[in-house]
Amino acid sequence: MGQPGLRERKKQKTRLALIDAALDLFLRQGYEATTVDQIAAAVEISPRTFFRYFATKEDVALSLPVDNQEIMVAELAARPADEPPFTAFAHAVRAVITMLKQGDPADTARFLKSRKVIDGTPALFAGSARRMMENERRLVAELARREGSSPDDLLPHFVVALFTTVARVGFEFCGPDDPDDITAVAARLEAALAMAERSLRPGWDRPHPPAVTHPTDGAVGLGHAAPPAGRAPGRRPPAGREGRATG
Amino acid sequence: MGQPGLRERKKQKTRLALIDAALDLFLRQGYEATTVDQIAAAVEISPRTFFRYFATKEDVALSLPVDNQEIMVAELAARPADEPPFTAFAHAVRAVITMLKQGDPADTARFLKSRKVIDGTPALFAGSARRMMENERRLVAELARREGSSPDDLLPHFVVALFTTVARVGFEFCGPDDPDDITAVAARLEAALAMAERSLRPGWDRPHPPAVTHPTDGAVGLGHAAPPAGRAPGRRPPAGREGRATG
DNA sequence: GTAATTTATGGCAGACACTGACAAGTGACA
DNA sequence: TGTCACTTGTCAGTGTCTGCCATAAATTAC
Repeated sequence: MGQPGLRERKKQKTRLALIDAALDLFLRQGYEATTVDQIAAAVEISPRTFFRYFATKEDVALSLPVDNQEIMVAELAARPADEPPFTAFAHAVRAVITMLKQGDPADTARFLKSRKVIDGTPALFAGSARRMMENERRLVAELARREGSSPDDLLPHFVVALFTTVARVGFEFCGPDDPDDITAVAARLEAALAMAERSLRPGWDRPHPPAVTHPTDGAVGLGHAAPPAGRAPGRRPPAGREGRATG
Repeated sequence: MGQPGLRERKKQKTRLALIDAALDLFLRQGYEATTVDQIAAAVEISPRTFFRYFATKEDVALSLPVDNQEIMVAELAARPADEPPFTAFAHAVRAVITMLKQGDPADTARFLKSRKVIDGTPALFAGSARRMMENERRLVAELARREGSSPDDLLPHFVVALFTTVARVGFEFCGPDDPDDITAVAARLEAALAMAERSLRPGWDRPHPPAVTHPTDGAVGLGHAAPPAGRAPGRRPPAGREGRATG
């Protein structure tokens, strides 16, 4: 029981081999110029099998950052509930960096390689942004849960969008020099967080005391003690469709 | 001279017909489920010709918002140079809304329709985000020009990213109710702008006086203030390739 | 150890987005 | 009216991605 079984191990090995081969090819000859057939050939599997590992060609390039997003969401959920939202977010991203620093160096190298490919490929950059924005729904929900507010309010959307932006500027914005180690990435992320901290008013990420609101409404004043006031169920966006690239 | 010539008028007519047909089909049967052949058939042109009007299927859905972005950039360039960056940005978006309000109602309807399609289609939402982010380069350059700073600094990137975020939340975030008129869109945009105004410290969008070295700023270099000299010429992202959807 | 069952893989055909090349039609203009 | 430039259609082809079915390998049952 200690082992995940031969079949599972084989699968993970193939998966990593595909990622490595794909990133190398993307880096060498470009993303668009690389065909799935080439990636499959490099790992000696059939093209058909490639699509059993990754739904799209894009996915193989984005799988690592997506994994990190998952980690971040998990870290966020584990933050203490009384922490201000943005602070919690900041700790959550930092946790991802820490994990990268402490984990297998091979994983870190892979991650940096994928960042390099993504930053140099508009299509992948867009895909990465889409993932982040799809994630925003979850983050908004999580934030609303923490704060006891409604996901329909503008504030949680704003807080999450702003955080996503900071993370993007920190993670994805590559300046004049390509970072070859996580330390540089971590530094840039810290710089972005510091800039946000410097730019924003204290308490901006918590609902304001009711300036001139309805007198009958039970004054949704301080912090997290606010009544849930769950209004309409909120239209579930019909887009059940997952992120398939083409029709 | 008053008329652009028959040929040109015909082209514009076809273009609008394609947009209308495409948006209707997208709205009725979904974006992914609609083929280019169907759109072309609805306007009675060959599929090949469709691609002479729009480079990708995505483009036909995004062309209107993209046009608005162009307008916004132009408006921004026309703002007085001494205006604080974020204020100038805010005026520029407002100008777009004003133009929509005052222009041809048919255009407005088309715009709202495309917004509805985009908001309900992850792939289009991503495409829209990509356009905005590609625009960020231009905005950063423009901002750096206005402020006389370097585009390599973190601050202009942060300001632009934050503004993009506000515009996105204002324009694209559809709450529980679908807006059927621009007034609602305008109101949401104003709410987002107000929220940003409320959240940010005065003067946040201008470089700080080099008075204090930040106590926590241990982070590697990155100095937004001190080293005025942009270092390396800055790698121009090789991505000469335009936004083609697939390889 | 062998048999039965589940699961991964490969090959094939096909839908769809998109492109280059060439031929034919249509507006512009002398 | 005739020439020129531009637009359009047709055709063939590439690449991504999917469904279907047969085969091989691993897991489990006997």
